[in-house]
Amino acid sequence: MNLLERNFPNLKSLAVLPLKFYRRPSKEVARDLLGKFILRFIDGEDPLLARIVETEAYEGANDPASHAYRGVTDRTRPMFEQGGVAYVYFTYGMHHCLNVVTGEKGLGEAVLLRAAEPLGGQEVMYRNRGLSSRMQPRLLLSGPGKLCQALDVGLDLNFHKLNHPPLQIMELKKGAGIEAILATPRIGISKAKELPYRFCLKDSDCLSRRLAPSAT
DNA sequence: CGGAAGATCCACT
DNA sequence: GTGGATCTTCCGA
Repeated sequence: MNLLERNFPNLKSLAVLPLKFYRRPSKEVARDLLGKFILRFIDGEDPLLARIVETEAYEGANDPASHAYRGVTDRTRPMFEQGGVAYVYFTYGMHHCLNVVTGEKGLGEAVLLRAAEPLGGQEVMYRNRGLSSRMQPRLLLSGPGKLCQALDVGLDLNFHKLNHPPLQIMELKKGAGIEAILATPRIGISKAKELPYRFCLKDSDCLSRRLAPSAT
């Protein structure tokens, strides 16, 4: 029995999300990705599994906060693919961020995966993050840069279709209860700050930032 | 071709 | 809460 099976015995009850799931507006996909599962395969390691707890929607030409706002460039080309592929970018000179492209080809919409809860392969995540395994598991994936570091997501996964290895997003075969979802403003941007395009699982303690106390 | 900003994270006060 | 690390991207001149 490997780490994954020990920590998440229900793996067999997971099914790959069909690409059709992503071919909708980013705001809908961002909300619906909460509670879904990231499954990451790395050669020679146990599979990594995490549950998505925080996302942000970015639109195309109409969203000044979106990388796609200025149109197609070398960096943003993946965003303009048909929904269902990964858009990975490098930022602040040291971090990667993982997005899921949504909508139809040419729109430039995507959803940023901001935080997740580790469910399997934590040993590998601790190692990738350079953290002692005595540290809190919540430190592993609670931010878009941390998530990529822990899951070893880099530019090699740019354009990767998310319905097959080595990186795929899964759902429960038989819909289990989903926790309360909260919409709040996006983080770390200066434009269109007021739009509630960030979605969180309300009761998660693995978010990149605490929710306001008023959000009860 | 220069410069500023950036969908971040960490250490420090 | 603030500032530094670090470097790519994009815009304006």
